[in-house]
Amino acid sequence: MANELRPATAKGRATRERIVQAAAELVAEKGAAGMSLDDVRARTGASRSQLYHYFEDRDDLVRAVIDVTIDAVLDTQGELLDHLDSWAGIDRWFDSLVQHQTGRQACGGCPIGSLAGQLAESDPDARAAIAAGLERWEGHLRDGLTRMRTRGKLRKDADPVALATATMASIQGGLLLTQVRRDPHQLRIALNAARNNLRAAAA
Amino acid sequence: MANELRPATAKGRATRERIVQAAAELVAEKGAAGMSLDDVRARTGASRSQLYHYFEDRDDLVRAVIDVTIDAVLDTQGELLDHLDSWAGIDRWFDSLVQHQTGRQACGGCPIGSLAGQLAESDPDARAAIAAGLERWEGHLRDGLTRMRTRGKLRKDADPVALATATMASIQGGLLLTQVRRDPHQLRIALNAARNNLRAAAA
DNA sequence: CGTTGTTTGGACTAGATAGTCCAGACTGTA
DNA sequence: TACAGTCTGGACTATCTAGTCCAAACAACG
Repeated sequence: MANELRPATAKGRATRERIVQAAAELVAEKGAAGMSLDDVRARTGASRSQLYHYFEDRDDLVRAVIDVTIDAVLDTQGELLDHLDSWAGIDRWFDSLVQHQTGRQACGGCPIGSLAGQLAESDPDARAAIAAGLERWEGHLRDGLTRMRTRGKLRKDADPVALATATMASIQGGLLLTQVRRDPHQLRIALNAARNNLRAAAA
Repeated sequence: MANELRPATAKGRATRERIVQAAAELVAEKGAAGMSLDDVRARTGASRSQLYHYFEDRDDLVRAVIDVTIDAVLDTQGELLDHLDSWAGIDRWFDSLVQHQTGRQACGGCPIGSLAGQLAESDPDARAAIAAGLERWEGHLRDGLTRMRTRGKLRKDADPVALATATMASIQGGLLLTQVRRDPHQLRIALNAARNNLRAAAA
């Protein structure tokens, strides 16, 4: 058979996994355009053939990096995302976001947001994939807020869609300011404002 | 004399200007890492010597692009930034930001924010320059809000620093969502929330 | 054991890119 | 006009990068 994109054996899957992981790290460190296949080779010990055995070309690898990055971001937040239907749950979520930035010394910003800034204009497919990732993320909050409204914790005329979007904007903007200023408090300020905005819709 | 960084003649200044402008356009189009010196040469008709006559190296040119980009963003907003000391002035500012995104079909996001995502981690000097630019920007709002507090339009215990930061986060995040989703309405939603947050501090 | 398909090593090509160098053109001034 | 400093053209190098290709190693299975 010709070059399969999906590995057929466990060994192959492991190799592909190693490659994507290393590529994702490199993209996080040096930006999408800054990651070279030789970097990936060096970090994984993989040969050139392996890269082209598991990926059509460089762009294909970058697409895989986007997917794995989105999954990683959502995984990191874990089940916090399933409890965004109470003020306490939302507060815990915000706290964990700030704490996470403090832990990494305000470096890196939002992995998804960073990819967005780098790829949105130059690669339409990447933009769509990133949009889908943000959508998944925002969806958790939107669902939580909708449940809160149903339970009477939010006013009947509150708009969960807009509230979730505005909150997401505060998160992304807060992370950007945190990254640029190397100060996690920037995110805290943004999230406090987001919280006020949500509270203003409380029943 | 050896290679001067600052041009000595009017002709030299014009050439340098042409180069920086073209480089800034290319960075906006293809990202900082995607701009090549050959691109710049092609677009300006400049020779290799000219590039290295007016700039130490590629990084030096990128730094110049950052400066010129920041100036362009602030210039575009013009005197709107001088009247952020009234609700009407703030509304006009927000409206113009949304309108600007509508005009460019939600493409490009915030030029400064995009540069931040691309360079913050890999180039400390660039990060500092971008931070300074955002600071200039945010400073206009901070000053306006401070004047409003002095005039009794904001509560005495309102915090212009935090309010300005939270607003900036909404702007940046709103622009990012607008860019990724190709929908200027995303910014509108974020700015409406920012406006609510400011209004909550009204006297 | 032999066959078949998967995985791997690594040489090779072609093109892009940053940066160097030197000689010549231009320009203002004595 | 002669000179000094500024600006420009373009050849050249060294390096990096994506992508191709072929043969060999490996693994499962009849």
